[in-house]
Amino acid sequence: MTEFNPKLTDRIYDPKKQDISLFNIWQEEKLFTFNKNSGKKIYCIDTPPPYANASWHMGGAIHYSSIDMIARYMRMSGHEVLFPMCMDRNGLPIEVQAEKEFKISMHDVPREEFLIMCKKILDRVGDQILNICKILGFSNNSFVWEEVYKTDEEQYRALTQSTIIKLFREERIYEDDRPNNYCTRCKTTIADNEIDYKSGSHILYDVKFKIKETGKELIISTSRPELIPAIGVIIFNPKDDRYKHLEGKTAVSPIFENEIQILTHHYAKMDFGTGILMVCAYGDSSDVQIFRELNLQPNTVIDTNGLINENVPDYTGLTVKEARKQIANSLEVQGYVVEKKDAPHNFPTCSRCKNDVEFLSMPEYYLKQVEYVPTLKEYANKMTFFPDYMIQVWLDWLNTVSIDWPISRRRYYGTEVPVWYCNSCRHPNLPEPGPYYQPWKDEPPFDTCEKCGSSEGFEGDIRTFDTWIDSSISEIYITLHPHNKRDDDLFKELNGREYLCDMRPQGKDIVRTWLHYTMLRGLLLYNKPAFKHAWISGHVVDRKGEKMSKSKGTATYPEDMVEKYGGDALRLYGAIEASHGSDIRFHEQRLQGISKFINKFYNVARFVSRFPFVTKEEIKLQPADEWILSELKRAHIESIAGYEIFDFQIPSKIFRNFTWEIFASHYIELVKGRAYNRNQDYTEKEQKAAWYTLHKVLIEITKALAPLIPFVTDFIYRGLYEKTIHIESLSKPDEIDVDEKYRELTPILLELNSAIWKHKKNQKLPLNTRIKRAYLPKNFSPFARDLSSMHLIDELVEDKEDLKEAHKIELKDSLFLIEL
RNA sequence: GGGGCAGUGAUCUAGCUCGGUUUAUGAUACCACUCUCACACAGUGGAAGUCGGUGGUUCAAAUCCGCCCUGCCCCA
Repeated sequence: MTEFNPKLTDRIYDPKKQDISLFNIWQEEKLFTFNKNSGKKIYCIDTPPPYANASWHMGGAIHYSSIDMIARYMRMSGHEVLFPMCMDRNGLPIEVQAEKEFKISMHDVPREEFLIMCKKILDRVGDQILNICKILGFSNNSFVWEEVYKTDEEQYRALTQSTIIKLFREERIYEDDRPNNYCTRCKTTIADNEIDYKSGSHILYDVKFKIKETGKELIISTSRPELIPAIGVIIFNPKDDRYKHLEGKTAVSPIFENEIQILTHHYAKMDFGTGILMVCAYGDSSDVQIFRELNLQPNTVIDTNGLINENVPDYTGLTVKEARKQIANSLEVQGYVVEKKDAPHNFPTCSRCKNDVEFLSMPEYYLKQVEYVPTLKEYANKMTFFPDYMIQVWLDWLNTVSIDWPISRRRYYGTEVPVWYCNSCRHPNLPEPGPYYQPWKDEPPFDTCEKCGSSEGFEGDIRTFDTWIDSSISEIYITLHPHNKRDDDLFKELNGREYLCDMRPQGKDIVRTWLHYTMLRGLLLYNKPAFKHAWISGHVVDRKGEKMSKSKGTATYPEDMVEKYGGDALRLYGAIEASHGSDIRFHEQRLQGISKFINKFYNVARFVSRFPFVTKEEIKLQPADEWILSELKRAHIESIAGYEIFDFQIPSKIFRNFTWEIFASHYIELVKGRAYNRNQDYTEKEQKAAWYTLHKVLIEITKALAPLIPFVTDFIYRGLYEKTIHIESLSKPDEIDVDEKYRELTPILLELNSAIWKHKKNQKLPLNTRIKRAYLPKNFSPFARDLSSMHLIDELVEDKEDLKEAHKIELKDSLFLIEL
């Protein structure tokens, strides 16, 4: 008798033993290296450069796993995939991290030294992230550190500057003086998301103003009397009848005696203070908004050092707090204060130094975007969003864009603004695009001012750009510098298309930034959409649905989970847990459940590995074989449909169910007897048909799962067929050539098997109890022999009457009788 | 305050576009029994929800409409 020893010997798949060695083999074999000359259609994925200030929690791991599935699917559907590995290293978070770790303030150390501190952290965290990429089996083109592109490397920043110089020259960038959040201690403009709100209380003064036209008094509540000289307008709510008679009148401020217009504005809350309030340059963000809305000229009173400026002569040079104290005091002494009381307040503070944030007008550079909104809307409709409803997130944003993009920052770790100002006329001089410029330390690349001809020297701009200025050309960088090798030919070829890059995968929270700005830059630089596809994913949150947070202890780390369950399990969990676009609530228990499927699948393969691989010519397919092949075909078609919209929940669920509940539980049980053929009950062709079908189905399952769980699928494929699964192509649905006539029997077949198991169970009999004789309803006759062998039926009878002591097993629309 | 998304057994999820064919799908966990020749990281069986709340449309609603509540994301 033939011994059917499995080619896969281990009883379980041990990811700890196999995963990393498989990953190393992939690297040695250079399986995923980008080869532009392969002749295949190129598909470019604009990998989101992970921000390298802190390693990933589950969110990063699962997000990037899904992106890897996009790459693997496209590769297996016949594309040459450009899928770089990269690191985002510019911007504020790394500066904050460096200040924290080295216990310094950015302004207290030389700029050069500070940059080195940042780099140290970036390199360390970058390694940690790359390690996670490896244990999760990512298929990026290269993990060689030199080929991993970094947004702070010289040629990246040089490209950023070149594109900016071009935009400067086209007058799409201009300088303007507008209010921004400003930290007077850190000496920089800061973004809204760099503000922490600190709750506390402040004193609310009810101050007497005079109405010019009537001479009557008006009481206004304010917590910031030092801003009285900076009032731009006084407002009350349009619904507030108490002040209706004041609309259009003029108020006169106490002490400073400025005349101020009184208007209605919905922002004024009737129940706050006296319901009528002063709008100053600038007390808070709504002041800024109202100034902008009403187009008021600001009379600012605070300078960049946080001191009162020369616009308020008697108080010039005082700190804001000191001025507030003195002015409040004068008001009280002169009898202008009607009442003062404590009131709760949320103070905006700098997230880094906790100093109060002021709103100051600073000259900053702006990139035009408002006038391009209509074109961007057209682009939105030309692109395909996955899932499709995510287009709305961007369209909503486009509808709210009302100001141009402020792009300069008073920060260190970023791409420098490549501008030198003439010492004579202050004209900004731009260098030639190409090299990387650091105006804060480099000599200017010209001797005379292009405007006034002076040769009195230049002063370099000390600012950097908003990091989105770097990020928003990533798709141009990867097609021009694939893996850090400049390739103008490839760039030219790719940009002959109607879009710059095929795929932008990213999270839904940065649609208004990364996607929006990249589309804007693509429009400005190349006059076409940056992407054909945008794939937008949800978040990974904790089990309560809240953001994972290190400080709350709700963060989970991928290294720990991979250690326990393996890289494949974590990947598949991420794919299967939620439909594309919705958030995932991380549950370790459910991940554990997924890891069991990996092992089940491995064992299915292990069973199949007992039997030789045979060709279609050697066999005669039996009804059961045709049945499982038709189920396979159906699963395959539905799975491909899911892959085509990059929703990996669909193939995951379909093939988990097919593998476990159909193939393993029913088909394998059905053909075990035939495959072993221990008693020679079957012809060789019938036996080999079982072998053929087992392999055929296994191969298709393995291919379908390969983009999702690349380790175990490759382990199986190499073990059985001595080659890697990862350069195979997914079959076309009609390559599974089968008559689907038996597929309609699936429900009753599953029902019959279940009914027999249940009957034995109810009779308290082990499942391997033999059935002496049975009467099988006619529609099962194609499977009669395989069913007999599966359920250990000794004899099938034609006539029900032949059965003594028959047990009735009721099926939905027939009756199955057995004699034990 | 505005916009978007969501709310189905202990947990997660399908169904909802086109209301009836569902006595609501599947999974995890749970309980019981079984080590049956690929797998105890297994098998079989069981228990468990009336579909966020409320009102309406309809012969009929998880599925359509109104209002409310809750969570998340973005913006102000």
